[in-house]
Amino acid sequence: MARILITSAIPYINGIKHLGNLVGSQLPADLYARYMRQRGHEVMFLCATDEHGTPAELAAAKAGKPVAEFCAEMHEVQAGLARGFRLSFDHFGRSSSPQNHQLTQYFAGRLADAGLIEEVSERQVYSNADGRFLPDRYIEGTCPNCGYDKARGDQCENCTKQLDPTDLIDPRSAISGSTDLEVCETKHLYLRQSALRDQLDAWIDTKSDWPVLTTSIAKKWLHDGDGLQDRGITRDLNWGVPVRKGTEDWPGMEGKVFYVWFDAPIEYIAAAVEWADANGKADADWQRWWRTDKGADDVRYVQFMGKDNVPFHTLSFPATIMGADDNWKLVDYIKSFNYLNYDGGQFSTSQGRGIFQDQALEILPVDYWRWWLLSHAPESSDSEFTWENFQSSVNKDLADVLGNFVSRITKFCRSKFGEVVPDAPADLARAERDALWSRIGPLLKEYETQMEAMEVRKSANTLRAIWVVGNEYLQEAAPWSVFKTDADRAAAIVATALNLAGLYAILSAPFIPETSETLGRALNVTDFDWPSGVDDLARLPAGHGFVVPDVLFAKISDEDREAWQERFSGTRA
RNA sequence: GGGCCUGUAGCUCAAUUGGUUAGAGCAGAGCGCUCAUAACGCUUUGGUUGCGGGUUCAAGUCCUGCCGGGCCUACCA
Repeated sequence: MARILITSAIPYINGIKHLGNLVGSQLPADLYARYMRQRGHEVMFLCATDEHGTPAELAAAKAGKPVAEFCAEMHEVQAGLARGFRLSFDHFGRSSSPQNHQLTQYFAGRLADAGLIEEVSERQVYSNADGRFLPDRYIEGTCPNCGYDKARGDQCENCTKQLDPTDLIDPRSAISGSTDLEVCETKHLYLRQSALRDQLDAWIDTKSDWPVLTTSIAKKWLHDGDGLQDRGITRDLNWGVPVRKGTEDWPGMEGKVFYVWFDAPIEYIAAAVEWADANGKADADWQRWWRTDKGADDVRYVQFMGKDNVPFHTLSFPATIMGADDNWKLVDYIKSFNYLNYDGGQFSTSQGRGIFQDQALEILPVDYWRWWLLSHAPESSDSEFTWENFQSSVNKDLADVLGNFVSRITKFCRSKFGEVVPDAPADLARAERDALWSRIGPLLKEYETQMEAMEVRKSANTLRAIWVVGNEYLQEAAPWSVFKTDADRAAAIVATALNLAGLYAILSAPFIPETSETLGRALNVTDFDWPSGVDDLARLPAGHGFVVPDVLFAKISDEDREAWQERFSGTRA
């Protein structure tokens, strides 16, 4: 039995996430976690909300709420949606937790002791009307290059020229529109990532099995121009982890907080501490996942994320871990994803474009979404959601192939033998099992290999091929005609096919957990242990009772599809 | 501007990393079946691999030039 630590990129707190966010990290992480648990491995699957930063403060202000209250509410909303999507986190934490405050301050202290923190004085734009320093992006003005009047302080969207906020003509706050801006001197802490460049570079070089998407981004940052740059890890904000050096004050840094990208990955660790605290566990129980000197040396740590998160997970966070030099566990494998597009454009939280998690669950059962999203995961390139594709995939794969197979075998059995697994002579039953396993066995091996390699789309294809075998088998064995002349052999066929349906409940659970439960309940499958051989086609013995389940997947009609297409064509109110 | 990724059948994607005749699913066509959610099974039609050069015994795969799509570019997170 292996021990596997799994984290998903932590979703930002400022609103309800869309399906693109889900498919790029949490959903494939959940697929992997569920599979590994079912294979009998010990899994710790952690996620959290990412709660700090300027956008959280602005979203709270817009909602007319104190930021702590806003975040607490949004955390509950996101936790509810995570349950709705059946994300099987061992703990869903909060980056604003006391545990993360303490750990973040601890890491900063360790880094300072190692000489990896530098104090830098810099000039930043302060908005008197907003009462806050403005990040470059939150300053708008006229581009000195092209004259575009909505250029941002970091870059002009119109002519793509990189800008400095002081370049802008007639600068104003993007938050309030106020032009009452001034440039102030302020002091910040920088993490000297440049000092760790060679160590990071050597470490990345050992990761030849990582996706190109992941390593190429890391290499670019390491080698482009002057190489890896130092990074500011503090901000002038009210909401965040107060800057402290371990448990001590940090002179000169009063009133400042750590930058959200410094504390957010540390929350991966803090989530484990929160898990221990919430479940009455000892420190040793979380440390055995995170401290290589306390039992984590045999842990395999896998991270899931969208491609935009890669630099922070390949460089900044490892720099924090390495720099702290205190036996913390480094990531072993990073699985990164491209983006899911929506009907020819991007999903966009800020523009309300696409389908959001709450809306998705409102219109259809969770497994429709899980199946489509996972079987179309944007692994090799960006992928595209269209309603036509969604409708035909779901109707064909789930309703026609899997749902209909379950329906035909359970109903046929009920009409001829009643709602029990029929009794058949042992030799006939054995022959049916052998014949069927010769087709299932190789596909199962392929499925296992792909799941272990986190080949999400391929795994879905193979699972579908395993479902198809059910229909092929019934067609060839034709128990409805055999029954007329040889009831014993028909019984053997039906018993075998019912067992196959039982296996489907088990094998499909990582992808469609809700339906797997429904199917398992209908067939009275109590043992979800992973199958390994032909004898697993006899787990439901003669006389084992079941009920014919309701239709597992109702089809999506053209009318529904058109209505949703229309409803989700614009932007969210 | 720079870096990286990408372009394969009407659609969504494969192709063991340079190796036989480029494969699946959906959609289309034909046949079969009647247990089943008008479902299922079998057979089958679709490709000058974006375009032009080049390297090689051999190129979807490597090099090069165009054309198109995307991401990142360090103070959004």
